Amino acid sequence: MPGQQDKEPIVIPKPTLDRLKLYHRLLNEIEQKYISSDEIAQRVGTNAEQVRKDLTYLKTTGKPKVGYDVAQLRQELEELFGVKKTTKVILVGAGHLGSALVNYPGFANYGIEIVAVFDNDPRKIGMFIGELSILPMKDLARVIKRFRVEIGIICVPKDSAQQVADILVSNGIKGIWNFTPARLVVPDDVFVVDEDMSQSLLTLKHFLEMKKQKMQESQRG
Amino acid sequence: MPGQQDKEPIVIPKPTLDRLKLYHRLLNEIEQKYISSDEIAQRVGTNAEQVRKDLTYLKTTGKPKVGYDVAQLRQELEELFGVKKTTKVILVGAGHLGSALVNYPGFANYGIEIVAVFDNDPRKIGMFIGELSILPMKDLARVIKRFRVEIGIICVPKDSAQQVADILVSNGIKGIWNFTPARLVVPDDVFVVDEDMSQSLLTLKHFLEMKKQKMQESQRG
DNA sequence: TAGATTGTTAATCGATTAACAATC
DNA sequence: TAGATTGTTAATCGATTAACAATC
Repeated sequence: MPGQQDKEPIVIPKPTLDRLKLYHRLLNEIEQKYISSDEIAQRVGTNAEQVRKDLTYLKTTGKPKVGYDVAQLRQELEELFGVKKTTKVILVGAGHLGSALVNYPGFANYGIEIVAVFDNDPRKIGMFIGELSILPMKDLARVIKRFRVEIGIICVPKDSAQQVADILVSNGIKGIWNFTPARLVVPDDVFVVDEDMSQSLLTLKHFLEMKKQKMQESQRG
Repeated sequence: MPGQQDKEPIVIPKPTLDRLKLYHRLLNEIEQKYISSDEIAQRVGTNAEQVRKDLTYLKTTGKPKVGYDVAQLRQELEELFGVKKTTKVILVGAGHLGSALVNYPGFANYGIEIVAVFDNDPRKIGMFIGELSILPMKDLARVIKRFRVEIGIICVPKDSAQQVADILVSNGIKGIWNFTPARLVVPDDVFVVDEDMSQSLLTLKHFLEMKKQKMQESQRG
């Protein structure tokens, strides 16, 4: 294939990637055929220049005076994020949070299917969460192999998190979605996304602190 | 108070703020009396220069050859994030996720206390989640006033989210922790933290897509 | 054609990293 | 004192914004 040089490792910057997710969400909410960079910008709260810049990372190009083809853009973003490919996922930790996640209706929209739930509490084994029966940890290897699972969700108590991560990794899991506050140590080729709620909480509290300070200042001043 | 000019609106940049949270977490895990910028850096995965730069936003200063006073740093960060002040919070939406949050043991560590749970499903009213009885929405105003609540957690279905947000705002709530994928429209003085799980999920799926592509390329190349 | 909107280059901004003097 | 570590200034890097020619 001469001429065409298609071997550039185009890495999309993280901030851009985050905005692309917002665009993707927006595109799923609208019905029109075309949309301009300016309209996208207004609806997600950024500016048109940035939208256009971001979209240069995609193959889709817009038409002057018309805008971007919504369906095309949507499709390319779906491919980028792998939305359409169903990803099979297992979940470890059948507590309140685990149950909430198993029952979370939003996952289907993003091509996520939880195929099994594990727990190490013998009393929970065999109980059901939705349609899934809770399995003992010893079945983990078998299930991962059988369904070719690549992602594991951890929602166990903090102190067991690393141990569970080790087990997942040793069974070939390549992506971990960590709902505990533990910082997991994993090999380089395993990707961890932390869903650390206490951190969000600190953000919220910090904001309120700032606000109070400002009010006090303006009273003084 | 002449001489001293204490009226600078020092705004800590968001990236710095996020790292300060990591330092705070680290400081709670260690026992030594002093810690160097280099050690902090290594343990949270950044570099010493950045740690020192970040810490210039605080009052605490380090000692050459010794490092930073752990207790002092910890205390200042706790103040910054308002960890010690107990913040009373209400939660709307007594589903699986709501129950998980009410039972989440981590909140207490960060000075968060959920004082009431609301739902609009008449069948749920009066049922208990942990020690809290589920209240009808009509009690919301009273509870907010009585406990001087400033933060509301929303974990209702997406389509009701905006409506709930409006109710919270009109009752004086100043911070919203939003567990739905809805984008909330609120006045400028209300702060929203989105805990959008589908977004994290996209990050995870994107990573796996990239990884597969890379593997395919290296096979071809 | 005239006008709107894209795509891209250049300028700006802000955050990170490097370097080093100050100091315990 | 000598050496380690801080605090700060300057250089670098990367992302955002502005500007404008290309084009439908």
